[in-house]
Amino acid sequence: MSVRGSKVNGLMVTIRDVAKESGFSSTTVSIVLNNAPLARYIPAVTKKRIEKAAKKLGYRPNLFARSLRSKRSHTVGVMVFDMTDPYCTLILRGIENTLYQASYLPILTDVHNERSRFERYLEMLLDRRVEALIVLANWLFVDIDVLADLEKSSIPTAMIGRELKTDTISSVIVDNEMGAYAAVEHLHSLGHRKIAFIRGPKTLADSAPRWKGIRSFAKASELDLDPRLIVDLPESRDPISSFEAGYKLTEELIKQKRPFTALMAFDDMTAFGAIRALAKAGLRVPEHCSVVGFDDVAASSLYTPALTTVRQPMEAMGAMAVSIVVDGINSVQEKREVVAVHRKVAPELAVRESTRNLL
Amino acid sequence: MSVRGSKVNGLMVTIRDVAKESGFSSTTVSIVLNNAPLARYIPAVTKKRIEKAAKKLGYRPNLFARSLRSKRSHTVGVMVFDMTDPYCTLILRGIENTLYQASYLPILTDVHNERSRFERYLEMLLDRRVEALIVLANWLFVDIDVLADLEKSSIPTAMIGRELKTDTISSVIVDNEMGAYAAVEHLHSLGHRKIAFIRGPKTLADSAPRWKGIRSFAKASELDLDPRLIVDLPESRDPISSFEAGYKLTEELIKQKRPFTALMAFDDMTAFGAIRALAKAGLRVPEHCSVVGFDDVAASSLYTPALTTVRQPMEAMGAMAVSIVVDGINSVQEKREVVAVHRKVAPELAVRESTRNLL
DNA sequence: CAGCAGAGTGAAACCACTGTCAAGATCGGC
DNA sequence: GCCGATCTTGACAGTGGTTTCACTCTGCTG
Repeated sequence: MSVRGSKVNGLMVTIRDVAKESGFSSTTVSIVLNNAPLARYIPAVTKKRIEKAAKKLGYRPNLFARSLRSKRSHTVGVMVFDMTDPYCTLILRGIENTLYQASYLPILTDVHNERSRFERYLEMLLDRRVEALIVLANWLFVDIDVLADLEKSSIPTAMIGRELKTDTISSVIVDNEMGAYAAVEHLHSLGHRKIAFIRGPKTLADSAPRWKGIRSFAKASELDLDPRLIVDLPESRDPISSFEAGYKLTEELIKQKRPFTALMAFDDMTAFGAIRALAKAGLRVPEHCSVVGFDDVAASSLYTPALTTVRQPMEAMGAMAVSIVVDGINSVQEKREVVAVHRKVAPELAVRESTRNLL
Repeated sequence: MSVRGSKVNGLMVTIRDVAKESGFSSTTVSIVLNNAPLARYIPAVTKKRIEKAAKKLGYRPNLFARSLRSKRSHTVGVMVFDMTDPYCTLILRGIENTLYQASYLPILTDVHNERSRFERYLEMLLDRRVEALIVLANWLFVDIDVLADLEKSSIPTAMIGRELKTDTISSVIVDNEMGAYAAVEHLHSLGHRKIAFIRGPKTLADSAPRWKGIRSFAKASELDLDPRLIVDLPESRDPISSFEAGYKLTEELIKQKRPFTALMAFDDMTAFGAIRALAKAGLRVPEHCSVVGFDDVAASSLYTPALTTVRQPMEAMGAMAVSIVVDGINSVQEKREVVAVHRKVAPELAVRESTRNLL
């Protein structure tokens, strides 16, 4: 292994040291080591000598200096609104992995759903000249201001989990409508007709399209949507709270004595809460009631029963956001215009153990 | 709000622009805006004028230039060995939050448990002159090499989740022995005497001390440890796999027909697998068998039944690692010697629904 | 009234690298 | 032996800060 960071008595070795060692000027060294255009004129012997000297000294270019000159940081800012939301994990993995392949490094910030924190972090990231921004807008009321702040930043920006129509900020979202449609369809195909629904909070962007998908299936198949079996999650800034809300709402649904054989939850967390409530009431899943979630967070397949849910291709979505902004960076570099792109990816129904045929 | 990034026709405003605007030299501007020692000689009027000019132009210092001079990046490298491990999430949150308070920014890297990736990332981080390193060694066979690489880096480094005796790398771990002790003690106090154990893989550092804690309790209370009820997780680099292994091993334990009334799993993932296997065999938790895990990952409290487990104070551990390395950075800055510290934090038993009295 | 301390400020060096530009060397062709 | 083209290389300027050092100017002491 190369003698990493080999320093001469604590000092870093600079390009000048390599120049001295190799007998050429630092200009030539720079040209050779960066394989700059001019390098094609430099004879192989010279290159060899310089490379040997560089290796011998363990030379590593100082990225501060390089960045100062080139105005590039090779860094991308990632803003998450709440990292503890299990929804984030796989997306972050997708982001990380794709950035790695493109040789960018992520600076991760967690906004804790606080506006002040958002502003401070945004400032910090821009001060560091991140070349792009990826915003993971999970479980969030994105106000107009946030978007405006982001637009002002004038670097390629992609938002995951929030549909946008801007032409400055790209977006990657799942097709909520299609997912919800598929989920009810699944329940319907299993014979369920009395289905309870826990809808998302109205302030959450995902809520409406998911409900639309359900309504659209209901209409197409003449499924009756009983308004007394439809409840809404309260607004909250905390994704974990949807577990508790799911629990409480399901308790109330049960107490109502209005029978249902299946329950469709807004997301997996809510579904977990619902399952808990059903269990408390002596109702087994899926024997007495089928339950379906949305998202397919990591825990869903580990749950007992394993949760049937609508899978968001999270890793792919993260990767997609990265490739969008990397394209953006390249456009900026080549002084082409950056155009926002909006991707809506298809979810996939993951049928597991929490749903079954109505006997 | 300040006119962020206000640029004069696309160019950033530099300290010289502020100098020109205010009528002072860039030296004075620098002194004033940084409140450098010399600033005490500068009269308030001058300061006011300079500050006003800076604000008016929306001046933001170029951190590349600053870093180049000061040799500081205000950045900390965070290396995770597998981000998808739910064990990481809260620790990362703790790290992020504490770094934020100290005005450092994290660069997050996920090593995917691959040595080549580790090396490349380490190199990238050092090239960027991160001022410290926090390594989240979850579920990992840390070979000697990795440690050696880290030691060579000669920046303050803390490792979470792996006990070390080095005097160059700090460590933060949970007291595995104490945690395991508390867990068996809990089962014992509920009346359980026939307890099955799924131990961790031998190559994992946590395995031995946890088992030691169990043995030590067994000895103290004359609990009989039936070797036929003791099984080991296979070695694996994937934390999710412990779910499957937990499932399989529990299946085998059941098949053995050697009765047990409680099961202590190596970690929560394993416990989830065990619960699934028990359920498949028609055994309810906790009615027919109590189950206890270790870690208290986010999903544990959401599980049905909610999992009794040994809680690692993960957020605190992350925070602790940060304060250790920040102290280290300060020491380096003041040319004091950096001494590694080793913290072992006490876990806490979280008693929930998966364990109950033996009737 | 020389001398000196200290307040207030700026010129210039420096951090490490890249890119432009031009000069010198080499070569082929006439 | 001269000319233009093609190599090969290095001096130098520039990137945007910070810091050293020195200079000027008061005001005060001896």
